[in-house]
Amino acid sequence: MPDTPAIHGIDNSPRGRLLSAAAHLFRDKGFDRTTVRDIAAAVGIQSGSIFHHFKSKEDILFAVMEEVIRFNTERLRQAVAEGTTPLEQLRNLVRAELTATVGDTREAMVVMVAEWRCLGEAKQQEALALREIYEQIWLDVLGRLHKAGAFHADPFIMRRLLTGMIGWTPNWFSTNRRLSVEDLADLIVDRVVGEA
Amino acid sequence: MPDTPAIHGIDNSPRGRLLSAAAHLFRDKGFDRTTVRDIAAAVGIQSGSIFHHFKSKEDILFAVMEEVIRFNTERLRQAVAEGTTPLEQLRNLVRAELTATVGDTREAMVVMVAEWRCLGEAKQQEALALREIYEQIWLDVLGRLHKAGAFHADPFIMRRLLTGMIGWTPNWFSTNRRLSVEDLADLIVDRVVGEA
DNA sequence: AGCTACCAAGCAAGCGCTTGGTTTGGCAAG
DNA sequence: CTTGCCAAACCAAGCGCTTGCTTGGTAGCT
Repeated sequence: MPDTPAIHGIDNSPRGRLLSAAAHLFRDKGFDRTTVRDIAAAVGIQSGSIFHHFKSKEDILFAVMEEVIRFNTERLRQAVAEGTTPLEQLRNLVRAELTATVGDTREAMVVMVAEWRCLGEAKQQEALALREIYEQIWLDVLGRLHKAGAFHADPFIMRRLLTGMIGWTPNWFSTNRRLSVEDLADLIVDRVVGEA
Repeated sequence: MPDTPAIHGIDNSPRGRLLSAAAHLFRDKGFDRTTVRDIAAAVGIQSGSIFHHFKSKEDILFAVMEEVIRFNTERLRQAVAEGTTPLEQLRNLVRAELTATVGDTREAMVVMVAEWRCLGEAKQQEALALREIYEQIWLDVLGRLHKAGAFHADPFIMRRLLTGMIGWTPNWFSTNRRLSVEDLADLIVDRVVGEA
């Protein structure tokens, strides 16, 4: 009966434990190379028993994504609320997304971008709707900064560059190094507002 | 007998046509969801005939990656050679990698980052050696710029941020829009040398 | 003759998922 | 305190299909 560390924002009901285990496996081996037998073994049950909690393997993937988007959307909202100036809000947003990406929801975040196409068309649309709410928070803050003259590139494109910079961090950033999340966040903010 | 458009740097021998077709399919559906029957059908042969050209499906993936790294490493070399100042060299590098990423080797480049873990340990090491040569070209130019005081962040970290920004572009950049590759390159260069 | 490129057929393994039945914990009636 | 009951959670077995790859043989060019 192995035990996978839980992912922030996911409870430890039988269902929640399955989700955490699945997220870890999906991150490590990819969705397609992870079998329902793998997931079952990770929580110590038989493979068939999984289908009392989810009606398909794809449903598990969707559930992982849904949980992590919802949880981190709320985190972004708080990040904005806790900032008084647009610049401070941007810094909070970068820190929040970095924490999500290399911190407590790391596995699920990686899975979300890497295994997006493993979702069927319908579920992809459903997840996209959630993502758009998430993205709008970014665009609002970047739009305000742009209007204030903090940078003059297109806010949409700036968000795409930020998505790339932050989204790539799981491939190189390590928590136990000299560079802290806060310092990295400052470094990324400087890419926007122009301190070389 | 369908015909997939060729990828720059890959010849049109039977082997080369297989590689181009495979790269397209890997990009569209992922390595695992692409069957050898799919690849065979794309060039109009039987699935078993593939194994006269490659000894395994994984070998096809590796060949795609090897070709694209070699081709684009040469492209980076030319980009550096054609620049007279470090800043000009950086701009040429960004343009070159952008062209590779959203241009003539787009499919193969996307496959390289997305399907990396589908390679076995041995081939992963082999591909990594090629990538390190590629990366060194970047680090040389960034190191020179850093020494000249054009930016004061760590060159290694700057390269990682650049990898993220450029590597994400296939997910949003479209060639037939108002934003050209050259303009986008300038925008990205500004993220390094600090014009907001 | 020999080489490259290919076909036709199929095997063994692994896959997602189904099925029918069993265990478990909680809870209210007697 | 016992008993009867139910739903949630799970097991054991395996079905039907797809997969990567093998095999033995052929066509055509040099």
